[in-house]
Amino acid sequence: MIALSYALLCMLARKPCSGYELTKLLQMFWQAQHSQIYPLLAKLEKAGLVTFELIGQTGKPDKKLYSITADGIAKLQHWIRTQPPTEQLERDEFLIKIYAIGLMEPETSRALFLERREALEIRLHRLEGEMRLMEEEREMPVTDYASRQFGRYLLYQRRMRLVREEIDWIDWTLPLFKPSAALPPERD
Amino acid sequence: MIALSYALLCMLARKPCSGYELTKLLQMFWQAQHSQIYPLLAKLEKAGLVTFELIGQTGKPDKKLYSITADGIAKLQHWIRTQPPTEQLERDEFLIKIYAIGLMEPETSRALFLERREALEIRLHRLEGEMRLMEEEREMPVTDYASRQFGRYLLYQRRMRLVREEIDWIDWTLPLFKPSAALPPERD
DNA sequence: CTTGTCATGTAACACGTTACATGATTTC
DNA sequence: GAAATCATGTAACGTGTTACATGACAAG
Repeated sequence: MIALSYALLCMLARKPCSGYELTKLLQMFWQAQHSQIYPLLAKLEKAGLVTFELIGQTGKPDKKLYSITADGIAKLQHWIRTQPPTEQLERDEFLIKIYAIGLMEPETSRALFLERREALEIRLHRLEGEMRLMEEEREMPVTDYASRQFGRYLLYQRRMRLVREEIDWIDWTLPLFKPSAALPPERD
Repeated sequence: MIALSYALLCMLARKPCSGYELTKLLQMFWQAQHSQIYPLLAKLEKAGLVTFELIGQTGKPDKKLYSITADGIAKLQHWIRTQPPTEQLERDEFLIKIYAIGLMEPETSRALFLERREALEIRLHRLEGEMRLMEEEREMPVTDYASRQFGRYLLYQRRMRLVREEIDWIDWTLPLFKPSAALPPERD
């Protein structure tokens, strides 16, 4: 039972999903490829933590709709309660580039940041759209602890805040790239 | 040449380091174990991108002080200029727990968030301390593009902002865990 | 006297990515 | 007609982690 197993269980705790759907939904907070997810779902099924129903479709391939079992929920709750906090892992190649930003000409640096900013802006709009959808399909306010969307809502909030924070950081850095600040010939 | 290679090169572009030191410094933005770093440094050395000098020490084991070569700098600059933006990877088990937070009693959830908040508070203080050190060992303002610390400064700023942002997010969520909001017996 | 730091390295294993494989339907 | 979407799966490979190995010195 690796962390990804619990990620799958907690998605299924909200609603039944196919492996394909899980792969897409998971991108938001635990990136994994379908080649990792399909075998894991089969394993969880053998362990009795999820079940699936084969759904025949026309025009599209058939799919397996996975649901979490009572055992699965119990296992997930136990993990949430007992799993000690682990270090969060972040690997962002952009940060590598930033560390060495002094090696580049100010104009190159500026372009790098602006490119990043545009990508973030796009992601923010997409998130805002998904947030609106979430609020429309609600049966009660998503801010309500009892709502089935509550956890998902907190996560989307966090995602949006993270993106906004990075945009703010970029806007804070940009004035530091003055065209006047040329690369000095010797910096030691 | 994987991303970690460039991470090592950009650390060495700031100053010569031992593998041991690199392992510690890298924790800030690209987690890797020494068992991955030592063999990679040997590989970079064979490729002529870094060189090392053996430093004999008394009371401590000898160390290899690695420095970046002109070829290494060129390779790094080329990578920064041409490497297309890649998706950033984040894996945080806490986020999995949050997604399924509705399965837990409000008091358990509250405790989980408060525990996280404390850990963040500690990290923030540590970061502030390191930031102060950075500003003391400066030969010119760290906010200056020409400063050798400039990239590192931007990164530390980002780290601190990220931690503060998460603390703010937690403070925003906490009032939503009203003790009155009990787990409903049936939620679909 | 046990734990932590400094310091480097290798071996075994687990995890994760890329590529291979298939195929109907819709959109550009 | 090419590319994207839906949908599942396996094989090969590469990356990354844990564990093994060593050893002096300092601090609690």
